[in-house]
Amino acid sequence: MAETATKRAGRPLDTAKRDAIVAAASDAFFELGFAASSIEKIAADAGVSKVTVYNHFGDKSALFSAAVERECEKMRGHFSIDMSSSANVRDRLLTIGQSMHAFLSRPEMVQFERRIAAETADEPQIGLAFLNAGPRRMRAAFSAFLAHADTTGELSVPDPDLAAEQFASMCKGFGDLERRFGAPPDPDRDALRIERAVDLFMQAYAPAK
Amino acid sequence: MAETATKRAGRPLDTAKRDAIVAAASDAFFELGFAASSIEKIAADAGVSKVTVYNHFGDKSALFSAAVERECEKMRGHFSIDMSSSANVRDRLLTIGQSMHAFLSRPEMVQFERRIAAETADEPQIGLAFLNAGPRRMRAAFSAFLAHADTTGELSVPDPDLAAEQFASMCKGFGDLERRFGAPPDPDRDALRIERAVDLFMQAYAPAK
DNA sequence: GACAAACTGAACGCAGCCGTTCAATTAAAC
DNA sequence: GTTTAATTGAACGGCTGCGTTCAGTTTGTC
Repeated sequence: MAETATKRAGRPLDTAKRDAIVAAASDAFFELGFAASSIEKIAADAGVSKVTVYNHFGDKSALFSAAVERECEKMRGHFSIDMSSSANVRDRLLTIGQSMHAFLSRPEMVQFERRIAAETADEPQIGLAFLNAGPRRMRAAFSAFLAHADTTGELSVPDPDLAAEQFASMCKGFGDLERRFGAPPDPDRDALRIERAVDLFMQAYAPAK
Repeated sequence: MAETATKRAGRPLDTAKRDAIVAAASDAFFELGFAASSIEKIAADAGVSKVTVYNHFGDKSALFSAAVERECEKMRGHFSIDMSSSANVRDRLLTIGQSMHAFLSRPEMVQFERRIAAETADEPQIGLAFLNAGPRRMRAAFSAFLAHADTTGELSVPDPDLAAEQFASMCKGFGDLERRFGAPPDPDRDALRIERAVDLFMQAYAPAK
């Protein structure tokens, strides 16, 4: 087999055009949904002919998958937690909670989750790709942080994975639900929820003196 | 004005047909989504002609609203909590958590939430109708339970609304997310999550002796 | 420079579906 | 029995959109 078969005679596929197509597809798919998006409009927005879209992706589903992959890729970088901070655990939890909330409550993210969840009903692997790129990564990073804090004695967390879920879930609370279903934002309430989550968490997992 | 104007001459609208239409519409809309559902198939499934559907509902959006209203109506009964049980608070919390989980993790409910969230992007009032019929009612009922337990001294809950959110959110945890995005079910994990939620909650809100 | 393949613009076939119209039938109210 | 209106089945117009085809042009590789 020729190595990855990238060398062929003739004009190669234009990767800049490909990127433009996927970008336009993401805009359309996650704003309007899969069914309501049209290849013709995506091609026009990308400044490309419809035939080129089919030449690159074959059909609408493959283009959708590429758009999902692109968004998931954008997500993957966002879940690192600094293990060696000088601040105390309480303050760091507060910061982490606020960062998570800021990341998740962006309208684009809310909208993206809505669309992915809907398409998951027809194509489960779409949902799993999202889970692995986003929530599970986040839980793993935060769980590692908690395990680290356990070894240093700053916290006492017997089950870091489950504790991570508890904290993240409390930070999201009903605000997550309300955003997903179109309720107007309430930043004060969101902030309060995070503070109380830290309170409860510290009360439960502070090391026994 | 004639009282509700129900009495007119001629043949009245067939309410049984109406019900069959809405039932078929619910099946289609929440299984396939609004765009992917066709009036023709809904009419066929309801054993009714397409003209009758238009005669009852006018257009597709109105039929969708009727289907949402029907599902919300079915939800409204499910959120009562018995205030006068003899069991201790811990056991009752466990039962409540398990009931909530059983109600929310049904595949039809997961699917319904997916579709409503997606349609909320286009029609916010759809999402708000759902919020009011479901989650907010549930929070209100559980919050009232906590407030009651506070007055009897079984718990010490300064902010019942927020505490209700914390408990419900921990019970849902990541299981909610995983279900929505198509991960296979994990009943053991779900059960553990609820038990640990009760643990944390009792630790935080047990009355000071 | 020759060749191969990507790109374009336009047109096409095909399918699905919304919402309407119409004549004929059925069923309830008076 | 008469009247009023719901129901039906079929057909239609109009639109949108997927995916294909084709001739012609551009842009790379050999």
